[in-house]
Amino acid sequence: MNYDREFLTGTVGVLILSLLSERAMYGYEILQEAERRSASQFQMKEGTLYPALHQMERAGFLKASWRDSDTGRARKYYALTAKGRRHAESKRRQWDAISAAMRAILGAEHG
Amino acid sequence: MNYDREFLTGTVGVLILSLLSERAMYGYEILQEAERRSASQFQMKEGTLYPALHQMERAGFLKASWRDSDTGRARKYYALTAKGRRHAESKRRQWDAISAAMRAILGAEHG
DNA sequence: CCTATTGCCTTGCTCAGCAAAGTATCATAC
DNA sequence: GTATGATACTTTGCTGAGCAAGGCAATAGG
Repeated sequence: MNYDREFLTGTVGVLILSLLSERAMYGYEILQEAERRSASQFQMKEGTLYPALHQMERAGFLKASWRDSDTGRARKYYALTAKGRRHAESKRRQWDAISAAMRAILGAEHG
Repeated sequence: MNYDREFLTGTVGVLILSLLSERAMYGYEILQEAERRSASQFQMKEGTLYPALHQMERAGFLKASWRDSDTGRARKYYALTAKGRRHAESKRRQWDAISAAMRAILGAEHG
């Protein structure tokens, strides 16, 4: 199923922050992990992810560090800062509330 | 709780279509109904709703008709067309899938 | 009479996400 | 030896959703 892209607005942020709450990851890994866990429903675009990471780093939510992988290629890992962790929790709570409110409104017809 | 507006992108469409799936409503009524059902979590703005209604009407999803209320003030009622009904179901399915995918990705940490 | 509420509408802005492209390394196959 | 595809990061320019902030008009109530 293809989503209208509009649905994704906002979700990208929570998604990144939530994944990084578990462990530090590099960009490409985030793309794959999101796709894997959602059974390919989400296919975040690079032009969406990388600028978002940079912006969150500028905002002080993330700290980046280069590490070499075993294959020799360099990877840029992103880890949550303390500030970022608080922000992640806040965003997560917002998402939960939003989807609960949506259920309350839509639920009347279906289930 | 205040939401970052970004979260609302896309939800507005499903919301309107879903409410109108139940019965024809006028703009102001949609605003109030959404706020009421979500326990004031959603406060859709007029500058968001009305242009959205017009756009959906142009797209052939809605049919508008003026009716006088008992107070004498005219109200513009919007009803789904057949095309709009199909569109509403599609959007609704998309939203369900999106929130399921989000649960799959986010659920790992919380519940 | 004045203010709040109902009820509709519009213009101009911001900013998220995308498309599309570029750079570079490595593995595999031919 | 070289083409192809995956890995991995980045940028520029565009579109379009939602908002802020206003305006218009009728009614109700103090």
